[in-house]
Amino acid sequence: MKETFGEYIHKLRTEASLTLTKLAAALDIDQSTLSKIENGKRNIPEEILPKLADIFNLDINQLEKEYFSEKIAEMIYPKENSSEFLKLAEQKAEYKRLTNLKQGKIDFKNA
Amino acid sequence: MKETFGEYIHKLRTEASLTLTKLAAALDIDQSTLSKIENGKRNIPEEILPKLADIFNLDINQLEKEYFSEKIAEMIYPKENSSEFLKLAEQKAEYKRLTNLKQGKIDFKNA
DNA sequence: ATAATTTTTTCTATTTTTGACAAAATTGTC
DNA sequence: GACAATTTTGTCAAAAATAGAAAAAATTAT
Repeated sequence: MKETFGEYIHKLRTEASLTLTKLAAALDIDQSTLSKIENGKRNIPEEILPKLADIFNLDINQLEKEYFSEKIAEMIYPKENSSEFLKLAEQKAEYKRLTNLKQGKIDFKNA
Repeated sequence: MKETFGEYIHKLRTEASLTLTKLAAALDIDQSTLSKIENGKRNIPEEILPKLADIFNLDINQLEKEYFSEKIAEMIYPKENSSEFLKLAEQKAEYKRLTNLKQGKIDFKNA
């Protein structure tokens, strides 16, 4: 059972015995914002990912995977047949990849 | 190979021999907006889905599937290992579903 | 070339999101 | 219970993103 991204951060923070104030300072955001992030009430700015990876010694790619899959989950979780959405999404992604390759305007550096 | 949602609308429109102006009027949006939608340069307002279903006699559920999977595809298509993102997303969606966590209702005490 | 259609540009208005602060609530300790 | 530390919530203005409309530019068809 996968937790949400906010819960993940919460776990990391508490296991490291950090207060919201301290971690927020390290991430350069307000502590109230961090609280809202952990509780899923605020968008997570992508810029904090590398800082999180640095502070907690995490694989940045894994973090990004958690981050984006969270956004997708947010979109599909109210749908009954979500796996159908995902299957179709994968086909469409493949299509976009191919058509954009033809036009030579894609960048896999951050993939 | 699945087309984009914009291309799908374009196909529907041209097969019905409708101009941008006419269809846009029926959808109650500007024709320049419809042009951008067909060309993937503008977000697609969810409100047009029922109108599209009505005009072209389509299954609204299928339309919604196309609509949301398009949004997901937009997010993941630059990622190389997109299927991993989707697998994780499905787990997270399941988690959200089970714990019934709507935005702003996370309670770690009971988590 | 002209006309019709489509695409792009530009501008303004509206909505949404953000960051910061302070107040309220919760938690833990004595 | 009282107290301090931590966390959560609410508010509000500023910033950013998005929408809508009109018109110019480009494309397509006759």
